[in-house]
Amino acid sequence: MNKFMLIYNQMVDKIETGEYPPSTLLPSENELKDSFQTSRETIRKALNLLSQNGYIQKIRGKGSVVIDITKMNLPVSGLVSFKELAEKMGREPITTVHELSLIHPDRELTSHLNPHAKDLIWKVVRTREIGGEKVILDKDYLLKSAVPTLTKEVCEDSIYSYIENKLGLQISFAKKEILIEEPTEEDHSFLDIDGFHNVVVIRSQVFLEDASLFQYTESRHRPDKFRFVDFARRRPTV
Amino acid sequence: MNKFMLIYNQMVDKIETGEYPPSTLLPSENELKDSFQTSRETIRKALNLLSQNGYIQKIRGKGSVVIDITKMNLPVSGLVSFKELAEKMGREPITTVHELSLIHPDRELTSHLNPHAKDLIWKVVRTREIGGEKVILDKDYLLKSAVPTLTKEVCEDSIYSYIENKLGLQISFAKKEILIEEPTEEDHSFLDIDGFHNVVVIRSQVFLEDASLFQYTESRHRPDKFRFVDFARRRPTV
DNA sequence: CAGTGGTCTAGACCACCGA
DNA sequence: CGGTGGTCTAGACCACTGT
Repeated sequence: MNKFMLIYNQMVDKIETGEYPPSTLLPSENELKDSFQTSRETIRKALNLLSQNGYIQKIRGKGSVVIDITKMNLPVSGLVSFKELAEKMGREPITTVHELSLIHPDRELTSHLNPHAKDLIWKVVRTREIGGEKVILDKDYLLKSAVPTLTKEVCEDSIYSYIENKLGLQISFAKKEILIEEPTEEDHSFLDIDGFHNVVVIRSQVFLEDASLFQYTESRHRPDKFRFVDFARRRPTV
Repeated sequence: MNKFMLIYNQMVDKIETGEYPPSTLLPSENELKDSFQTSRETIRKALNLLSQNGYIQKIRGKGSVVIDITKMNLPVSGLVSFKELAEKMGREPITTVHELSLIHPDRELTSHLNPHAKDLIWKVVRTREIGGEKVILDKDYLLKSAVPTLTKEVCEDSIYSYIENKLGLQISFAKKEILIEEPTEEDHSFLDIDGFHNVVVIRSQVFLEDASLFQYTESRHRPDKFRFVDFARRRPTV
């Protein structure tokens, strides 16, 4: 692990356990540099990570203030798999695989996934059950050229974990779009959605570390179970 | 302007104009260092900004790939005022101020805004009209201690611009939460919402550069006009 | 004024990629 | 093997804050 990452993780711990309480100042960069026996730029990398993730606010001439995260909710934002998310929330999720097949892309899918001429595509349809109700319908499309094999068991567990841990691929970033739509026939047949007039649709393109697009996902949520939190800085942290 | 910011802006231009085309490699950090007559760390700051904002993907041992932004949509994500947003989309927005008053906080508002004992709060209720329809209802609450005066004209233009340009305050970050709710009486009376069964509610806490909370906003959107795009990296850029 | 964070530099070593 | 980006260092100067 990198030095700045170790320092970052230690400081996250100290903030979350209250050793660095909210609204107080962290030790100065020079003090941290000495106590961690490193250079100031390395300390600054760790502090910038803390800043990006909403733990501190740096103020020139004063110091770094610890931000109160009590009501900050969990950082759902970013790129998190359903399983990681459900586990963070302490729920035991149930995933049901309704379809797992290899298809040829139609025109619409081609526009989202940019496959090569004869690429086959994995199509995976799953529902997610929380508290006894099916509230999420996920339709994933993955390039077979990137993910040669895929099984029902993998889809019931976590495709992300399979890709990163078993295949050794690195997922690097995603573009997402969140919209509200009316439920389709498919939503009605797969989800417990009676009495709801809208679904939240999240369309994502997911990219590997070489910037190649390998997955397109449409995730359809019952609106009462949807929640998205976001921490946004107005100016960049460098 | 900082050197790395100048370099960043120039490179954004070159990417957006196609001088650095999608899926090609940028010049290496050493080449950029020479051509911009600077140090490699400064180049790296600019490249990290490009990476954070979805313009490039850095690949160790190879170089920095330009990401295809053609379908990338505008970066709506982050902290952008309604006016900035509408102008980016080329629409002429109409803002109507329905209420501008000073109130004492009730218990719920206190929990969102943490005012001091006798702080008064500006309450601003506005609707946003696009294409002849009222589609957004904004309810803003601002600490009078941070914003001493507020006029109808300012609220019709942009409160953010007033705060940053006239008052000289720096808005630094926001925590947001996006939820789907059923329309209230108030939604029905202020918005053109007949036939819609849900509204998208964005609750935000906005903070100044000294990490002090000064604004709480509830922004209620008609679901058909709501769209949120997001670019998320799985690993930090440092 | 001393102390804080912000920027910039020059140099070093490393892990990784492709020829 | 040379070139790429990733990390780390030590030092310098700056702008800003408080006393």
